[in-house]
Parts: sequence; C-alpha cells; structure tokens
Amino acid sequence: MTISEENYLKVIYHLSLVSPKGVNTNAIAGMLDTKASSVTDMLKKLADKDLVSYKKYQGVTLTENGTLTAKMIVRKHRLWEVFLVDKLNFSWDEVHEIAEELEHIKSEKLINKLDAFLNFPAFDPHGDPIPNEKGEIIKLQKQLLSEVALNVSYKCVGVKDSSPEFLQYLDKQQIALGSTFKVIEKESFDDTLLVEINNNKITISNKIASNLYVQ
Amino acid sequence: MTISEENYLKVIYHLSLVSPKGVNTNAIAGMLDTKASSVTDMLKKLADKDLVSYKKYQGVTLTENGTLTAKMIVRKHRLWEVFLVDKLNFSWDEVHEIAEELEHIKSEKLINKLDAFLNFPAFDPHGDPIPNEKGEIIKLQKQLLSEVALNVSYKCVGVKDSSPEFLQYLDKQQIALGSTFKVIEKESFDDTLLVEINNNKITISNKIASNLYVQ
DNA sequence: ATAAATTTTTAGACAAAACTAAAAATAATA
DNA sequence: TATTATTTTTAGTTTTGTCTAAAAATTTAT
Repeated sequence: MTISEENYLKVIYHLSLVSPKGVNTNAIAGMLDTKASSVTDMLKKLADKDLVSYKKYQGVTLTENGTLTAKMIVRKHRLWEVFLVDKLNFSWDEVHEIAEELEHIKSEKLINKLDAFLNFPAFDPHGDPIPNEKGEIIKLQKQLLSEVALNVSYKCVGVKDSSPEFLQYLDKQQIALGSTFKVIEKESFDDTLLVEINNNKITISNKIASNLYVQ
Repeated sequence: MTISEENYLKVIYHLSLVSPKGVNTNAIAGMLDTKASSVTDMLKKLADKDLVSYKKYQGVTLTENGTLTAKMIVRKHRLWEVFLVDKLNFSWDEVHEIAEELEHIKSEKLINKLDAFLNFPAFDPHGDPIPNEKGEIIKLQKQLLSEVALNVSYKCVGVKDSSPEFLQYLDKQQIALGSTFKVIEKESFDDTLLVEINNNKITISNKIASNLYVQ
C-alpha cells in the first residue's frame, strides 16, 4: 500500500459520507489536486486490489476491505492530531498538515500504543470522532449553528471546515470546542446571526455559522 | 528532498564516520540494499544539489550542507526512538524500524517540540548521541568491551550493533545500558571473555564483546 | 609492469504515478 | 429528440528511482 493509494482511499472515504451511492472521478481529482485521468488510472489499480468497486462512468464506492483501510488511516490521522495538541502543545490550526504525513506511518502496534498513551480519546482537536481499533465510530447527532433554534443554548462540539484560516478566525473570536452559544437574532436578508458566546454578543455570518457544529 | 535522498544522505553520513576521506559506491549500495549503478545515479543528483562532493571513481563526501541535513535526519530518528521507548513503552529492539519511517516527517517545529517534550535527551535508547538543534553532538570517549583492561569496573553505555537479534540476546543475558562490567579473564585462543555483570559471571564471545561500548 | 580482478560508471529499459490531448460516454438543454 | 456541454476514459509522455548488461577505470596480484 503506497502513500498515494492511501490518500485516494481516504478521500474516497470522506466523499462517500456525502455521496454514498458513488463518488465522482472529478470530485476525487479536486480533493487531491490532480487530474481526472490520473484518478481513473488509480481507481483501476484500487479495484484490482479489491479496495474499491469501480465500473466505468459509474462512480466508485469502497469495498468492505477499502472502508476498513480508510478508517484506519483516519484513525491514525486523528490520533496523531490529539498527540500534537495534547502532548506537544500545538494549536488546533497547525496539526492537520503534520498529521497528513504521520497518518502514513505503517506500524499497527505503534498506533495502538499511541491510542493507549492518549487514554483512548473519542474525538480529535476539531471534534471529529476517532475510529477505534475495529473501525467503529461514535456518531453523535450534531447540528450546524446555522440551522439551530433561536434563544436555545448549545455547546460547540466541532467544526466542519478545519482550515487554518477558519480556525484562526475562531481563535480570534475566542470560540473553541465547549463554548456556549445562544442565537439571539437571525437577519432574514442574509442569514447573519447575532449570537451570545460565553456572555458576550457577536455577529456571525451565515458562512461561519454553517461551519460550526453544536449540540 | 525525497525519502530516498534522505536515506542516501543518512547512510553516507554513517559511513563517513568510519571512512572520512571518501565513501565507496559499493558500501552505500550494500547499506541500502540496492545496486551500485543506482547509487551512482543518486550521487550525481545529490552533487547537483550541493549535498555531497563527488568525483567519478573517487568516492563521495558530504558537503557542510549535506552533513547538517544528515545530522537532522539522525536527530529525528533518535528522538523518535526515545519517544517510542520512554513514552509508548516499546522495547529497544523494536524501535529502529519504526523510527526509520518517522525520521522522514518534515516539520522542524514538530521535532523541536518533541525534543522539549522528552526533556532534551542526550542519548537514544541504544546509547547513541542525539544531535541538538544546531547539529552539535556530544562525543564521549567510550571503549569496546573487547578492548578493555582486566579487573577494572566499567559501565555499559552503548551498543555498536543495534539489530533486534543482538538486543534480544542482551535482554536474555540481562545486559542493559548502565550494567556494570568487570572482565575477569580473557581466553587467549579465541578472545572469549569471562565477565562479571551485576554480580554474576558469564562467558561472552569476542563478537559480543566487540559490539558493547563501555566507559 | 603487465595481467587479472574488482569497482564504478554508462547506456538503455522498466514500473509507478503523474501529465496532456483526444476520444467516448453520459447528462443537460433547446 | 437532437444537439450541446460536461464528465470520464484512453492513448501516449514524463519523471523518479530503480534495474541489467556492458564498458571504463582502478586496484590487486603475479
């Protein structure tokens, strides 16, 4: 299993959560910053290895095999992110890029020992669930802040976009996992929200609100 | 800098410690389990990047640039080994292989934070010195057990061979870094040693003794 | 010092993973 | 439904790092 193959599997896994009936070639190419023709080549190779099922022009889905492999990569990525934040004091906007490399380290023993060292965390620094050794994932029902009722208290439990830019914006606004939200008012023209966060009121655009998960 | 280039630099660095006036193509090929012709190709590439100085048929040496780069790879390798043993409870015979992968993770910030997390260790689990951020290395004068005077107490400070086989042999004999040695007798026929270790006497072949560093 | 052995380099080829350009299939629209 | 437009695939290259086989240089030995 090469790093490139692992990256394809991971991307197909993430896209499958949104389009479970088949992932488009172009969508994969977009995520991996490559060309559709390269994707086609790789899909054939992954199909030969029984990691995806692929019929020409029909999109692609992960096999059972491929799903488990992809989950293990996600598991590694998220565990390393916890390590970087909890143990090495990285901030949450710095860890994705480094974890992109660490997720390809091969040893299964390593990752299980890391898991134990970190006390078997259930969520990564961005609120995403960490698959366990068997690939099982806790799925909590969370809502986007943009979809939420007025004047009800919610707790921030995750981010949809975990780009450094977005995370740094949240830092600036002193929004973190665990912050308490209450939507006071919604501007009907552009869906801008007036929100009370940890006892002070701020205005939040719809774009921001639709990248924050609350519960 | 690719993983392959890094591996070549690391091997040239280690071989340079033994043959400082120039490392042979074949020696590099042997260490990397590849062919001499592949080595020649890579040496040209590394020379183009000013990492080695290379003249046809004359062997190769690292440039200042290449030396520092190699030391940083060694630094990463040894710091990860400390992490694996001290934090994740791996044994010293398991860590080399995993560190071979971890040493190629790119972030300099990561490695400096890891260094701090581990309290700036000076030696790795096999007793090898860890270069600091500037590439400086503590060099302690150590001797091989095979070269040492009779009836003098020494402390084990390192191993020359760090293969799992040798390390597991040492575990079996309850020899570890810090163990106290006194050579009681040396068999002149084959240089076998009778050694007192932590108050019990064992017989040690010359091959074993010439892979143990003491002080 | 010359011949033989060894080491090193060159030349040409291959596999993996990417690319470009063009063809084929599917989807969208008039 | 016929015609565009879009998506996907095919065909043919490129780059990186490797290989084999043969040639060249160096070293060793007679």
